[in-house]
Amino acid sequence: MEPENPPEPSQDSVSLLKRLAGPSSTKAGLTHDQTAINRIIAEASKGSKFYENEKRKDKELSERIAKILKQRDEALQGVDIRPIERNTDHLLEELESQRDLSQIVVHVDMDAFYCSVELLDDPSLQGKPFAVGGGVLSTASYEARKFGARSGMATFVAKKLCPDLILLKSNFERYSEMSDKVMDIFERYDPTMLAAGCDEGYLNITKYCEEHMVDADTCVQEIRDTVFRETSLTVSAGIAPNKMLAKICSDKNKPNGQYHLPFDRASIKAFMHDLSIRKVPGVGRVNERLLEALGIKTCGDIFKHRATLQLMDKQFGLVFLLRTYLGIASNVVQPIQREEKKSIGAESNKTQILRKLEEVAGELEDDMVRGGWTGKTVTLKFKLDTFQVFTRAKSFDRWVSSKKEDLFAIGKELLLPELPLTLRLIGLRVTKLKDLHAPEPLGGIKRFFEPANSSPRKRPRLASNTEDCNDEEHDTGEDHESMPGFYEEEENAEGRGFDAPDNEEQIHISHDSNPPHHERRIRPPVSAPGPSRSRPSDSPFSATTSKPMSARQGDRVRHQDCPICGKLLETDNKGLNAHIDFCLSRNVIMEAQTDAQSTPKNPKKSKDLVLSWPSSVKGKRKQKG
Amino acid sequence: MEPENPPEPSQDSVSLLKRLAGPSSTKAGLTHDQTAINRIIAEASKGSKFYENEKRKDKELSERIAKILKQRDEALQGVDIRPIERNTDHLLEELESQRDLSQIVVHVDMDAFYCSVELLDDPSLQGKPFAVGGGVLSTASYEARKFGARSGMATFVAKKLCPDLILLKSNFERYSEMSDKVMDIFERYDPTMLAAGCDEGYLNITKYCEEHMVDADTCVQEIRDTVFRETSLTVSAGIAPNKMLAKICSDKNKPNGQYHLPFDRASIKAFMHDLSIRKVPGVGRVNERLLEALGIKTCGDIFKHRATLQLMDKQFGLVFLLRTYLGIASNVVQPIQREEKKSIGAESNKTQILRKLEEVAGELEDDMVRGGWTGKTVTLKFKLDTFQVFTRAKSFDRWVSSKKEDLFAIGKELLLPELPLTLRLIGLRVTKLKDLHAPEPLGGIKRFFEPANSSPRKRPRLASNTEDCNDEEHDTGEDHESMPGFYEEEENAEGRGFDAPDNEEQIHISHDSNPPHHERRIRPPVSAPGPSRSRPSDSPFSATTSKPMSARQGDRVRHQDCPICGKLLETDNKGLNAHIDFCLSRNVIMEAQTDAQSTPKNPKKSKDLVLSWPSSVKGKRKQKG
DNA sequence: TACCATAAA
DNA sequence: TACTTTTATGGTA
DNA sequence: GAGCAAAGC
DNA sequence: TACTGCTTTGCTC
Ligand SMILES: Nc1ncnc2c1ncn2[C@H]1C[C@H](O)[C@@H](COP(=O)(O)OP(=O)(O)OP(=O)(O)O)O1
Ligand SMILES: Nc1ncnc2c1ncn2[C@H]1C[C@H](O)[C@@H](COP(=O)(O)OP(=O)(O)OP(=O)(O)O)O1
Ligand SMILES: [Mg+2]
Ligand SMILES: [Mg+2]
Ligand SMILES: [Mg+2]
Ligand SMILES: [Mg+2]
Repeated sequence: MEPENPPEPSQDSVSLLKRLAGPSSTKAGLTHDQTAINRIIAEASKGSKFYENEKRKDKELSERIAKILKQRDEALQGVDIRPIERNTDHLLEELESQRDLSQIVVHVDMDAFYCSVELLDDPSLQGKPFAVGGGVLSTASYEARKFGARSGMATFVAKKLCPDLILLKSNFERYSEMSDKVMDIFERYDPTMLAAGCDEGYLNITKYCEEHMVDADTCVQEIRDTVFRETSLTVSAGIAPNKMLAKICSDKNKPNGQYHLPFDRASIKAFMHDLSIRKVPGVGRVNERLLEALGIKTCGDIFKHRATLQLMDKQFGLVFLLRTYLGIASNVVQPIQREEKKSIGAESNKTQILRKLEEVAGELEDDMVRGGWTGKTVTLKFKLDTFQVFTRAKSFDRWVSSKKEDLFAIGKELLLPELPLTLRLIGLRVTKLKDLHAPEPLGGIKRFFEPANSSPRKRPRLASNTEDCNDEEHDTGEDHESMPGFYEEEENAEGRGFDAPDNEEQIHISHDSNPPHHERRIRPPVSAPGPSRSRPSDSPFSATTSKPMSARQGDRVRHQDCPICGKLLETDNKGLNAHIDFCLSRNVIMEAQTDAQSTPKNPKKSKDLVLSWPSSVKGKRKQKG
Repeated sequence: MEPENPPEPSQDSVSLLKRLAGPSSTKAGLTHDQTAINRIIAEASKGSKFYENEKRKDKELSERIAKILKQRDEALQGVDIRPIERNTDHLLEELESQRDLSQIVVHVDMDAFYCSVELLDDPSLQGKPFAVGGGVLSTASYEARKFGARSGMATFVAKKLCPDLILLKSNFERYSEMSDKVMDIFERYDPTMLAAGCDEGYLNITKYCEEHMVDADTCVQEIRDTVFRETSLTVSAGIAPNKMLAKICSDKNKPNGQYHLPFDRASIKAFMHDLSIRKVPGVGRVNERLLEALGIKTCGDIFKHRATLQLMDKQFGLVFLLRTYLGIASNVVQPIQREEKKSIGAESNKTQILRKLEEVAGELEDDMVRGGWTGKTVTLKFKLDTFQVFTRAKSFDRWVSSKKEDLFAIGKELLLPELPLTLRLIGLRVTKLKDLHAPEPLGGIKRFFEPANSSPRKRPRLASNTEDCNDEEHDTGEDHESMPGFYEEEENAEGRGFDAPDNEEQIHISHDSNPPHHERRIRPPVSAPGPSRSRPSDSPFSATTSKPMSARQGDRVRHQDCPICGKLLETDNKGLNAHIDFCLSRNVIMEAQTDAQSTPKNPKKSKDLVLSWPSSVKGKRKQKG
């Protein structure tokens, strides 16, 4: 802990050291001072291809930062910052005016989930440092975390940090089973809960508390007690007025604790003031570094640099950051709206390319058939021995069949022109999905034989790091009798009954060159991203495959208020973001502010008047004529 | 001419006076001092609903300007303008470096076209003030223009200005005929000419001049001589290195003259310096006023206010204006790329609503059948007695039939919920067109009986202002035997042969309220906009209908260079504009400049390397590894 | 649409 | 010796 | 996709 | 007494 290793300071830059620590270096249960651990991690990796790749990425990021700083200096050149800050302050006022403290949102998250489940099955692990995973840890017990072991860390590195670490193989069926149990309990307290991952979810307990005459703390304690009583698993929870805060709070007293953020403006601002920006969902390690370069480490720093952020809105997403500074975010808690899974895929490492490609095609077939999915585009993903990742995709105007041979053929088509390559991973993914299990629109008479598993619940998979542990239950490929290479078209069905003769594959494969960097601006994740699960229609675990879990993101709402002008937008997030740009560019802030004075709240109206009448005509005439 | 009308200055603001003068107040042949004329025009209109509407629009525009000025002042508040100007200057250098003086572009435009054709048929009109039109003038002879009469002016106003004005009804067949003749002549000098309107076009005569060993002036003189010899019509021309300049120049020596702008940077800059911004194609009366409010009246003023424009890029389209300042624009001359007409419609004034709606449905049927078009969306347009214009549209997933009854029914459906209304005009338009004459993709065996007129040439219509002159040749509606309400689907044909049962019209009619103002930024018109015609596949005149002409816009190219970073973009204008925003936002200007020093020209490359190989993989590995 | 980067469990 | 898997989103060409 | 503003002939 | 008809584009929701 003292500065006594000056001879070999291993030359690594601070940023690289941090980068090598991995993306989950902010997990609960870790030691406060990570510098010693980080040095060991770096030492262990040094010289490997992985290390070189991280170095490259670090360099690229540093260059990107340099560019941004140059741009900032350019923009600030001789500019009087005061009026800009005043402008931002107006915007802050407007945002503040939309704070909603009326809903009690809870984020619940199981403690060291996989490990805790393993502990149930082998109580002798109690108190020992252990972890679940293969070559890489899925998660680690809190004892192991004390040594620095954590999700995503290479096992051999973890062993260096913690020589006594016990490594367990994963049992996804068990995790899935327990996940279901826990989710069912959560659901009792909020039937519209949002399952945001295999081991976590958001609950709006406002109604429950009212109806049962209990306060939030009691209610949450009861939830956690119930979970423990019925499953012997511990869960932590955060209580706050919105999802972002609740999620941050659930981490605060981990493990097996809960934290209730006071529901008033002052407490929230105080809470945010010293909170690391990295804790905010949506800010990962890249954006953490970008913001740090501007001098922003805590959420409180956002305010200090608001002028810079205003000028650099394109890069940094001003509105998101200001709302974060205020501790304002979505408090909508509802299950996934659009019943659409977006993609399904399979990957495999240690590849001998074509052999492995065929394998993943097989796995993908299993998952597609089992889940009842088909899709329109197939994406090949491959990671070079240098750890660089690439994708190659092909879209069809038909639903691709889930037959292993067809998937393999498509994959090959995508892969062959790239050869020769030395790969360390290869994967296939199908997107533009269609749910074959969904109640078909009563189209043709259609298959009486469902592909398999006619359960109405879709059962996506868990993310596994089982690295070649061939425990798939020997697919005795039998019953499914799909079409040659494609399913039949079911949408836009109309017109001729025979095959159109213009079928020469108007299909395009493109080869974009790697664009430099894209300086995305930071945007709030629609909900907590990551392998999430949605309720009640879905379970995140594959029922049969020994593979980990799939993702589903929340807040897929149809309409939301613009945080700036307050207007009710009927659009998705993309549209909302475009609209926010528009508002900002028009400086609607100013107007909104004056508006806000005359009409303190609830800027929506007129919609009723608009309904069945030429709104414009009537409105204009009445107002002006 | 002296200031001697102080008693009744008619209280109109200057802007309103100018607005009442109409959009074509900058035409050639008009007196220099228009103030007296403008006063008469205003006098004549005063008190009418038209006048009130113009006043309203003027007020709205004034408010919009006030807002923008406020925004400008906000943005300039205490800002040091110098670094911004330096930045803009870099951008100007980059833009300048892309100037291309190698192509000789000519814009040819018939003089007082409709009038000149009338003159052929009635030589007694020679030297007299006359015009073509109905209640509104389509165009006026140069004699009439001396009095202030011009396109778009109400006839009764023109009569006030010029009591002896002779008014002629339009003869579109004649104009069409002469248009074809003239275009054929133009085509001899550039087979890839771009017909940009019924009486004008762009020619690239570089090749012709080389091959025939003539200079541009001689060549253009020859063109004009030929036109006059073969048609007795006079044509004016502009010779310049790009389309924008050529178009401006063709107006310079109108009528019956030509102007050759010297092909060097200095001359061009001098030419631009005092040129009214209003002469620039794409800048109409609204943007003229907006720019004027910033102090920009001439193209030279753009430079003076470049810092402001940089800050207000969103409103004003910095790049377009800077290029304009430099006199740089597209020099691509080629006929329309995508063989797609975009819409077809019919309107009629003095409406008794449903009666008239039925009439326009009939006219539309004629035009659709004659032209061989069908489409997917139908738009109803109506103008209130207050001159406010509204549209109501409905889209289908099938091709709408062109039968009068069907069009009428759709129109009624759109109109009825709006009633009661007092209208002064009603119209129907079909968009998302499909060309029934085009060689069908050999789909089903399909109709042997083409709807009518199996000519391979599409013959859209001219814009008429014939206001109820019932000279339609009594539609003896006979032969076409189309489907109930729709044509059969021909695209995406696949799947079941019987009608899908889920056919409950998933069609949406929406009622947006009138959004306030949209502050579009100024952008270059892809070519000269307006009722244009494309060659060689199309004639702009309806062969049979006594109606005026249809439009087609040019420069619909597949790929173009980004004027900032120089990259070759494979995208349409929309994409290009988005990319320009991106470039600007990233301040690529700076880099581009340094780039330009190392690679003076031709920034495109690498594309060849990218082709069949994982560009990214290879490239990165070679460069970095 | 294709491809990449970022984020998350 | 050795550094995951799965899903989602947003931005650009 | 729907609606509107702007531009041009 | 009385102020066009037609087409395209770009932008927002
Ligand atoms: N990077 C990863 N790769 C694979 N699986 C992961 C990864 N991160 C998390 N998981 C799996 C294993 C975890 O037990 C489970 C839940 O994740 P998470 O809630 O973030 O951590 P945790 O539940 O293990 O510990 P904590 O107590 O911090 O919540 O998801
Ligand atoms: N506003 C309008 N409404 C209807 N038709 C128009 C309108 N403007 C122009 N036209 C028709 C009539 C014109 O003769 C023809 C060509 O337009 P244009 O070239 O702009 O003017 P022009 O040829 O009549 O005179 P000029 O000598 O100025 O070119 O298009
Ligand atoms: Mg957890
Ligand atoms: Mg979790
Ligand atoms: Mg003309
Ligand atoms: Mg013309």
